[in-house]
Amino acid sequence: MRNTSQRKAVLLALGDLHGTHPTASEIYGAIKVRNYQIGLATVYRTLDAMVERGDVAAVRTGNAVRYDLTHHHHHHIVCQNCGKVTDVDASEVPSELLTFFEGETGFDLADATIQLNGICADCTTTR
Amino acid sequence: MRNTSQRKAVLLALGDLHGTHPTASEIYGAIKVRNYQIGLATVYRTLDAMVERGDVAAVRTGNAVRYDLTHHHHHHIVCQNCGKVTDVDASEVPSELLTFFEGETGFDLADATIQLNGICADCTTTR
DNA sequence: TTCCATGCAAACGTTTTGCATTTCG
DNA sequence: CGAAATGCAAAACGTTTGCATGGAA
Repeated sequence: MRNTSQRKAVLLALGDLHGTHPTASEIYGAIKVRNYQIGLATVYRTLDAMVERGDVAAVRTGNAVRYDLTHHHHHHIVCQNCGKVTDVDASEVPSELLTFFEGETGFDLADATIQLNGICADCTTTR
Repeated sequence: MRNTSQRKAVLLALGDLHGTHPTASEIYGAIKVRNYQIGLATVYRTLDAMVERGDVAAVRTGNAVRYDLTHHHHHHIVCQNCGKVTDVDASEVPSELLTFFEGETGFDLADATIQLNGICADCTTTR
């Protein structure tokens, strides 16, 4: 993987937007705003490569995929009402949990990502 | 909600395909194969209504949404390699699990669906 | 008779791809 | 120099929507 200016720009944008779980379009927008030259296809290709390498985590929400730098292994919890994505640190999750699911399903969950779909506190109080 | 022939056809297809977690297109195909008259848009609209009513569960995998009759509340575990979706009965999931995540995130997870992304047994042995 | 449901086709937003061109190593 | 990465535009894909028509209640 070459160290191109576009690759740097994507990493920079991911850093800027870290915690906001941006979509490919949002990352593209953040890069263009800085007057960096990049194409949307390159954003997708770069993100795919980063996900492949494990540098970036991808979560699929409603209609688009959201990306995030994987500083540490974490899980995602998605609000089914507003779409907000919240992180839960993997180290905080009891290990018996994964063991339970592994026994139940035969899956290898060593590096599994749990995605919980619920209703966030904001949406619970607003309704 | 009216009891139309298309609605019956969708239910029939969901019964036939139960356990296979079909996409809207697959449901559409199963209906057309029987020479029933239906449009793809109707399949989507009908499935949406059923999900809204809680009769059908939707899981988003790679690129498409997969549907399943909700005979009982269950969770989904998706193989990141082959895309296979496996069910885990909700009643078998320790309740402390949801409680843990609720405390951690402030989400309301009363009826939450857990989606685990891992590598299934087949794919583990084949690699 | 009244609306809700339907079919069709067009629109939509996201993601992928073909191909000529650039650029890193 | 050669392989890999890029930009652009077009295409692909799943899904939604507008609107005229049909059918359940």
